[in-house]
Amino acid sequence: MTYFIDVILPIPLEKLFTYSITPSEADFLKAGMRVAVPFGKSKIYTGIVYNIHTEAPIVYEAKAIDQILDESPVVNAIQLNLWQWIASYYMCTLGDVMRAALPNAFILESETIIVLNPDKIINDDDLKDDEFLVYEALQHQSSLKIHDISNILDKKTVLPVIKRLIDKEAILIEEEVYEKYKPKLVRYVKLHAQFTSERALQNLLEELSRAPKQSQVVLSLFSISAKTKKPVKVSDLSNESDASASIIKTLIDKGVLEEYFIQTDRVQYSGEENEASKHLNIFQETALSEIKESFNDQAVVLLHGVTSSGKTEIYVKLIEEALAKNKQVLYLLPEIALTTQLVTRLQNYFGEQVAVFHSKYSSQERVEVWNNVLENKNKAQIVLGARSSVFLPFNHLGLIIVDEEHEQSFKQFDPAPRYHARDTAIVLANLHEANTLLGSATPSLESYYNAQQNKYGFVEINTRYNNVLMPDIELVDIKDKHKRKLMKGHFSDRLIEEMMEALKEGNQIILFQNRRGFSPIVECNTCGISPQCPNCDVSLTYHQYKDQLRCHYCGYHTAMIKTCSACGSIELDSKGFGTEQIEEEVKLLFPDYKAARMDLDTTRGKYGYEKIITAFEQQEVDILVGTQMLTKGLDFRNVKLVGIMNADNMLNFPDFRAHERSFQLMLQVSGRAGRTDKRGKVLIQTYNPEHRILQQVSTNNYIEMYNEQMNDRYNYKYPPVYKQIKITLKHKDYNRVEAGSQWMAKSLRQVFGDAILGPESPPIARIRNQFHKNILIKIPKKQSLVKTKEAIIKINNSFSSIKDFRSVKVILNVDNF
DNA sequence: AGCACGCCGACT
DNA sequence: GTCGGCGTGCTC
Repeated sequence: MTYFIDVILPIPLEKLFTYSITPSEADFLKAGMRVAVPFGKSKIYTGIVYNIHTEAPIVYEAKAIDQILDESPVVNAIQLNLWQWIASYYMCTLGDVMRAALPNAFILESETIIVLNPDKIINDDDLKDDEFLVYEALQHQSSLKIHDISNILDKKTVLPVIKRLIDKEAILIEEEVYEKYKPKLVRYVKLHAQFTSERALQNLLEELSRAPKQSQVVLSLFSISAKTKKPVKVSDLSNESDASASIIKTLIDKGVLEEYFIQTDRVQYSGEENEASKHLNIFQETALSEIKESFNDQAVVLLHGVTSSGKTEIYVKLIEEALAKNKQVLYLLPEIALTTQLVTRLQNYFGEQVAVFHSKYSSQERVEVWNNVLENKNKAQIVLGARSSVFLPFNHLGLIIVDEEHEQSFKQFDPAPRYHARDTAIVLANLHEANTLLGSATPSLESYYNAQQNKYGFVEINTRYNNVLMPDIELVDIKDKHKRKLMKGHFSDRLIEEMMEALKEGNQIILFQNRRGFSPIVECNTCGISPQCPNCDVSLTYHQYKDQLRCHYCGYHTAMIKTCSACGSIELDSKGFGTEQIEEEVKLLFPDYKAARMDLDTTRGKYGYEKIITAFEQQEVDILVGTQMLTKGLDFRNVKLVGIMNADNMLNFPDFRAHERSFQLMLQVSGRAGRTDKRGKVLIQTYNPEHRILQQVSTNNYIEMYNEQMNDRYNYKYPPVYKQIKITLKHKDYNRVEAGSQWMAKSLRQVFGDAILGPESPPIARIRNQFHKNILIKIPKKQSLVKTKEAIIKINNSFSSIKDFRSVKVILNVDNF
C-alpha cells in the first residue's frame, strides 16, 4: 500500500498539495506535523500535514517528501479547524492562514548554496568578468548564497551568471534547509573539580595572588554561588567581579574554571511572591455574578463598564476560576506593547503562569511561547496577547477575554488573512467549548447590537471604582475663540487656564491630537502649490525634528524644501497641525514644565512605548502630547486634565464609522482623567460644539449615541445591520484598474443588483504607485453568506482569466471595518 | 508567492 | 549583436 499526505504550503494557492510517503513515514506522521517538501524545480518548503490517506492522485505523480521536521504535531486538530474557518470566512487560502499562524521560525525554506566544483579546474581565461568574480570569491569562501553573489556583482539578476558557471562545470549548487529556531544557550562557569578541596583552593589563590584581577574573579564566583546557591552565569560573574570576558577566558583556558551551557527560555518572569486578588466592590461583585450566570446559557458575554470601573479585577476573578478548573486562558488586548502596566498587574496575581505574546517579540521568543502553550506548561496557563495570539496551540482553553473589544486593531487589514481577532476568538472559544468575555467602556456597535439581539449576554457597570466621579467634559468653541482672538496658537484661553491650574496643583496633563508630524500640508503662499508624494496621491507632512517632508503612506521622505518647487518663492506656509507642533507650542507656553510626545515617531523600537510611559508614570513629564495610542487602557494616577486639541478632523473622516470611532476615542481619552479622588476635567476644542456626537460625549450618553448611529446604519444599510465585503483592485496603470473595476462591478451587479456600491476611487487614489479602486458589497442578514462568497469567488475567477485583468491585484476584505 | 521560460528595447 | 526588462504559466 502506498500512502499519501495532503500538505498545506505557506503560499497563497487554493489547493492542498499531495506527496507520497513510505509506510513507515505513514506510521509516524500525524496531521499537524511539519514536513519539508520539494516544490517546483528546486525549492524546498515547509508544509503542514493536513491528512494522511491512500488515494493516489490521478493526473500527476506525487513527489516524495524531503524529510519530517517534527517528532509530534506542532498544530493541533482544533487549530486546523480554526484555520479552515478563517480561510473560508475571510476568503483566503489555508496557506495565508498558515503564514500568519505559525511563528516564522517554524517555516523553513531552502536556500541555494553555491560551491566550487572540486572535480574540475577552470582556466581563468575561459570566464567572463562577472563569472570570474564569483569564481574568485569561491576560492576564498567555501560557499556562497545567491544573496552574497548579488552583493559581489552589485546587481539583482545573478541567475544567468550562475547558470553559465554551471554549464562550464565550474560550480555546483546545493539546496540547504535551515532550522531557524535555535534554543538559547546561556554560558555558565564553575570552579574546576580539582580545586574543590580546601587545600587545593588555598594553593590556587596563592598562585593567583600576583594576578589580582583573576583572583578577584574566583572570589566573586564564591560570593555569588554562596548568595544564590544556583549555577553562576558568565555574565553575572563578569558584572559582579568587574572583570572583562578575556580574564574569565584566561581562567577557563588555565583550567581553573570550567564552562558549561544550559538551555534557557528567552522570555522569563522574575517576580516576587504573588499577591492575592483584590476584593471586589459591590458593583464589581454584582457584575461578576451576572457574568457567571449569563455564561450558563450564553457562550459570549459583553461587559459594558465605564472607564476605570475596575473591569480588570473582574477578569482576574474569572481567570482564577478557569485556572482552578485546569483550563488555559487567553487574554486578548489591542496592542500589547502599550500595556506593560497590565502585564505587571497580572503577573502580580498569577506570577509566572502569565505568558506574553505579541508582534514585538522576536520569532525565537514566539517559538518558545508557542511550545509552552502546546505542551500546556505551567508558565503558559494565561496568555496575554495581541490579535495573533488566537493562533496559539491551546488544548484546554476555558476562557477568552477580549479587552477593549471595540478597538479596530483587532482586525488585520493588510496581508491576508484579514481576520478580526475578536470574532475569531469567539469561534476558537466555541471549538474549545469555552466562554468569551468581551469588555469595553465604549462597545463597538456590532457587539452591542449582538447583545441587544440576545446573541450575547450583557452585563453593565456604571460606577467608577472607589466612586470616583466621571470627568467633567467641557466643549470649547474655537470658532468663537478665534473670532474673539482668544487663541494662542492652537490653544484656547480656557485650555490654557485649566492647564495652568492643573500644573500649579502638581497634576499631569494629557493633550490629544490625532495626527502626527508637525503640519500635514506645506503650501506656497505665492502659487498655492504644496509638495506631493511622488508615489502616492497625498501631500507630504512636515516633520520639524528632522526637518523633513514625509509621506505617511509609503515612508517616502526628503529634506524640507527651502523654496517652492513650482515658482521658487520662499514664502512657504504650513496648514493644519500635528502632535509635533502641539508639543512645541506647549514648550513655549509652559517653559517651566516638562513636555513629551507619544506617537509613532517617538515610540519606535522595542521599548519605545515603555520609556515614555514610565517617564510619565514617574511624573518626570508634566504634559504628554500624543495620538490615539494614548487611549489604550493606560492607567495614570495623577492626570487631572485631558485636552482634545481638535475634535473635528476625526468627526469628518470619510468612513461610515467615523462618528462611532470619534465617540469611542474621545470617551477613552477622557477616561484617562481623574482616576483617583480628584475629579478629572476634559476640554474638547471644536469648531462645531453642537455636533450630536460631541454632545453625547460630553454627557457620556452611550445609549443615545448607539440609537442614533444604529438608525443611520439601518437607513444606509451598513454593518452591523448588513454584512459587508470590500473588494479592492490595485494596479500601477490607472486605466487598467478603472476598466477592471468596471467589469467586476458590472458582473457583481448581475448577481446582487443594487447591493453593489462603486467602483470608487478611495480618498487616496494612489499609494506606492498603485492606483486603487473599491467595490462594496452589502449583504442583508438573511442572505446566505456562503452562497454570496461562492458567487464572488466565481466572478473573481472569471476576472483573472481575462488577459487584460490578470495583472490587477484583487483584495477581498470580509467585514472590512 | 517564487521561479522558469519567452519575447522586445538600450547598451557594448 | 547581447543583456536584461517583465508578461505568462506552473508548482503535488
